[in-house]
Amino acid sequence: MPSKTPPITMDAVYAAPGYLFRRMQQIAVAIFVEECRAFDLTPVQYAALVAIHTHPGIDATRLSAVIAFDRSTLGNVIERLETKSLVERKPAREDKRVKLLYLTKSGAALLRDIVPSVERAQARMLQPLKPADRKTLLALLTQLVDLNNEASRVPLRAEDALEHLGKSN
Amino acid sequence: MPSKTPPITMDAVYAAPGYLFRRMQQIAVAIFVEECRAFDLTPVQYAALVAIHTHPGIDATRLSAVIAFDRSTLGNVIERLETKSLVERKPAREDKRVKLLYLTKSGAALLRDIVPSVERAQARMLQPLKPADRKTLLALLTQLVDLNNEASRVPLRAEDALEHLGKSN
DNA sequence: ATTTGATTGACAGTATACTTACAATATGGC
DNA sequence: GCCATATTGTAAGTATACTGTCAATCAAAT
Repeated sequence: MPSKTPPITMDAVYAAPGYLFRRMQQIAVAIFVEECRAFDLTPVQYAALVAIHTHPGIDATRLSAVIAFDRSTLGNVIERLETKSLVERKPAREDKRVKLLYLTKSGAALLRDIVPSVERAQARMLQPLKPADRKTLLALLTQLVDLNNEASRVPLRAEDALEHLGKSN
Repeated sequence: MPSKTPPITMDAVYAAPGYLFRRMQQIAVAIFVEECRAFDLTPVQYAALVAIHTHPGIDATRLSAVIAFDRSTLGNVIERLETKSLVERKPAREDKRVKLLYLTKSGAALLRDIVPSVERAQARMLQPLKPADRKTLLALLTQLVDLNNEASRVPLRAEDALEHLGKSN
């Protein structure tokens, strides 16, 4: 007789890691946007601002490696940050292809002011769990993301941020 | 003296739950698409197919509640599934606004055939963890998604799927 | 019965998140 | 110096994932 096919149910979908990751991402974005509504900033825009703050004069390609963010999408993100006058793009002298990224004064100010809201958002995401469970989940998730880094289409390359310093040194 | 501002670093971003959820979602989608390349189906399209299979004759609004998926986006998803002849939309007799959803023969066949690939993908996402850690992570994540359900802009309403049966009964 | 309010699917708009492709430019091998 | 190759930013295309709004329709209250 033919081997029995497992039943196809929604419960199987609800229990699948992929479904849970998608759901959790939806929830995380909703909470972030709600807490940071006053600043009109998305999670990705925030990550970009932090990276540019930490590495002034970084270029778009390295920025994409530092926040594990697709280069093409990042172009649009930067464009929006530029429209909001939070970020400046200056052509590099040594390499005419490259445009270097800097925070504007208002970008730096916004970043300073938004931090408490961001922290509130991050806390809210894990709020429903017991403190010990929050630590466990974060630890496992950190591990898993790190071990799966290469499986992503845009692996994180945090160390790339430093390369633009080595160029002239 | 003024209170000390916490330093703004990328390490803080890398350790934030929101960042980890986004990263894990990226990775999960990449793995799913890779494993299911032969079937040319995305995670959301798969969830929609399963829901329509489980609830034949469901309408788009209820489907969105059952897979916790925004109604507007779902319209496009269904359109793509229709273009690929995996799903049929039939106008309801009792309510002229409603279009009922059904799997086509090839939709049902594809769903049957893709299951092993989907299961491989789901397994791969957690592969790097030790078996005990996989269980722990899944349990905590299931809890957290459930407890945060209302925080999402499109809360899951699994029970909504049954309403269309009660209408005429 | 008519009006009020809710529901349904559709549309336009914004923002990720990826793909491939391309022109401009740089770099390394020769 | 020249040429093959690589890099950089950009653009077009697809697919989520949301916000609104809208017309058609339905249901319920008067």
